[in-house]
Amino acid sequence: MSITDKKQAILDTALALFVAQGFHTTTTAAIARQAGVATGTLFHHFASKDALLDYLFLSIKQEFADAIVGSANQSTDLKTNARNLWFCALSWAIANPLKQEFFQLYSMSPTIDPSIRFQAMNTILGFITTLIAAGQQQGLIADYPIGLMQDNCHGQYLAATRYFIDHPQHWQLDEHREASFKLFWNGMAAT
Amino acid sequence: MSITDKKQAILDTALALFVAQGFHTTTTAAIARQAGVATGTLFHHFASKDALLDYLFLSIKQEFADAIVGSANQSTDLKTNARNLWFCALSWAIANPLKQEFFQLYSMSPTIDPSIRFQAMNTILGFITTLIAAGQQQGLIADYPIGLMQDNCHGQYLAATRYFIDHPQHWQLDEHREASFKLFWNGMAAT
Amino acid sequence: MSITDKKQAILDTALALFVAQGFHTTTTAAIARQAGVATGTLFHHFASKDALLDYLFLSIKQEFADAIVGSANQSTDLKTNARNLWFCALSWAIANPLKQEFFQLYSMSPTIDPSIRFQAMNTILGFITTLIAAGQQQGLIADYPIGLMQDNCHGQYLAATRYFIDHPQHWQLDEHREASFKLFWNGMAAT
Amino acid sequence: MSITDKKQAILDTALALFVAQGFHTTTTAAIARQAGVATGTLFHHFASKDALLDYLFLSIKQEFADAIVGSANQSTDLKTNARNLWFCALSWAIANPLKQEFFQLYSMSPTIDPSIRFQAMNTILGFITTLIAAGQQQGLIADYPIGLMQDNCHGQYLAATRYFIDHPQHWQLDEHREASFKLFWNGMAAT
DNA sequence: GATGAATGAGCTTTCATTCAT
DNA sequence: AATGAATGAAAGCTCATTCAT
Repeated sequence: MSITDKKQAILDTALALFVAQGFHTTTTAAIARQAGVATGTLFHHFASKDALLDYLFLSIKQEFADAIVGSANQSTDLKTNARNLWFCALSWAIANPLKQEFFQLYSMSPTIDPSIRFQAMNTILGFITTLIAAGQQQGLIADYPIGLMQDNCHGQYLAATRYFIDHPQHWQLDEHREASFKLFWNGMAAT
Repeated sequence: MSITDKKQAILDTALALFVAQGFHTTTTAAIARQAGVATGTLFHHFASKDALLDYLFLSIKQEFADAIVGSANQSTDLKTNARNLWFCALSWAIANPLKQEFFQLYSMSPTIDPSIRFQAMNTILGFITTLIAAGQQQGLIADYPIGLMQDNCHGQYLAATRYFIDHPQHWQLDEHREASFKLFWNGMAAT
Repeated sequence: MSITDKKQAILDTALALFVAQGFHTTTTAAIARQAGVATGTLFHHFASKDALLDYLFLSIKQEFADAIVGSANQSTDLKTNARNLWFCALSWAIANPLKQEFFQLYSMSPTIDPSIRFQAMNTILGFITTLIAAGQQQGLIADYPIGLMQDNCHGQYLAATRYFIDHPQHWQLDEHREASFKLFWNGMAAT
Repeated sequence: MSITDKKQAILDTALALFVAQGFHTTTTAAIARQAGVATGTLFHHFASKDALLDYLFLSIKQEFADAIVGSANQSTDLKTNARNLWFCALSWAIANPLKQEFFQLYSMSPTIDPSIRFQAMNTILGFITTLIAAGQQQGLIADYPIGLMQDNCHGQYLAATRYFIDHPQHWQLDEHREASFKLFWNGMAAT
């Protein structure tokens, strides 16, 4: 395996603390202590506290992208693909609530370098953009401005994950899950 | 008037800097310098840096609430009321981009005391909750779980303001504005 | 007065400690403690530990230059002017042993930025260069390369101050003082 | 041979870095990296960073002493012996500029233990002291205090090497070399 | 001999806050 | 009300040194 145990422990602890207390409120000493390593060890693996945050951000983004890639190409029916993508992305968020919260907190914050944030956004939004464009050509999705639809999808995804993370038991209920998809799809659907 | 020039200068500068750099990255010395006052003056008007943030948060929330109150009661038609509320809220955001960004950044952040954040959220979401409940009773709005719909409305509002603040010229185009409302309304509409 | 008491206390203490222990061995905490101020006060007056060193270096250089300026123009006789300059410079060093030691330690060290060091060197060596050139024109001083003579004068000055600072009582003896000037002058004198 | 390649690489690199950046500014990690060895290797060969500095200092001192020993005894003429010693010492410095710079920087610095420095100084100044004393007995050298003359010789040697290391091409010119010796000798010569 | 991940004491620097003026 | 020099706890980070491999 390529990541040492100590490095992984630092990453896990940093994720938990950054989400629970915020970046600036979390001291490197606290991360090290709770990860069971010396303060110097943190800086042996990451050049700075900022670099640790960036690494966390990029690797979580990658993990998410890996999880949902392919979920939107399985069917010949576009709506089925959209549904698969939606539930695949939501499932990942519900299964990784800490990582989802991390994303929610830091994907908009000035704490992370804009260039890194934008790159991450675009990579992930790429999936949805492709899907929307295909849907518009097939006349299934309304002809609204693409930028607006992107932001809208993103906003709805954040809202849905927020809801299911705050109420995990509702994720078990078919009608709640279905409701979340309908909110998402009906907004965009051609009328 | 009750707020001195210096106090107002501090508030304006703090808003700009908190949005541009984040709360922890902005020093009280920087706020004071850029506001043209001495460092001590800031603490003459606000008990602490946190108190300044809270004051900013609550007064902006109040300003927003004042701006949209009443916009959802003007018609007897629910959809018209929803449209009015939607455009009224968006208009305020577009007219006050800094304050909207501030809200976007801090209404979720652990930097502000949870009790203050929740109170603010509920006050503002109250408008929408009332509207949704009425719509469901009239059979105009789908019978999805109320919490999910609240989160969804909030997410769509954030997404739309994000879009129009990033592309201010599109706010002038009727079809873009209309598209934003359709995305919002059609998602929730009974089918 | 333009320099506050605390700033002066920091400068005095830093001079003493930098000479006694060296720059890197002296902590800013030690300077502050011994100067009777808080650690923050040091950084209120100087941007960094390095800036403190630079300030010390440049102000001592200025003090020295002020002390010897004019000493080489009082007579019409060149050798008399040289003697006056020599004893004036030596007197300053004997009267300010700490500052002389500081100069000796840091005017060659990579700790201080080269540009600052060179500027300081040239300012002070300007006096001697003028004198040597005049002496060569009058046929009193040998026609050796000017750069070599500059370095030589500097080296002899450092050696003489070293000697008299290490043996202060010898500075009281006319023959020792005279010997130091003869070593200096006879080396350069035309033969 | 007794010194391994890695140990020698460490010594060479340390010499270069200590001269270029100073002792405290040079990290053991930097030495190891630039020498192409692991950090642990440095401590396998030297007990500590200080021990490395001391080793460097003493071995360079020894090298210098070996180079000039014997150069002052070849003739029956004292001035000839002095000239030989002067040029021999200068030649070594010009041929080993890094080592000379190292000496210049560290033979006065509090970084090296005083006892080691003094011992080194005396060993080397022994040559010159003997020569001066003989010269005074023969009436060739002025009767100035011996300590003053020692410091003066040392200062002139440092000045001359400084000059020729900074202007290597001048070392090729007979008149520059001769001038350096005249400055040295005429200062001390009986009048 | 050689490696380099790990250590943790100790450093410089920051910054919200105070208070005498 | 306003000032800004002064404070000192606390932060991020460094680096000589160790030791299991």
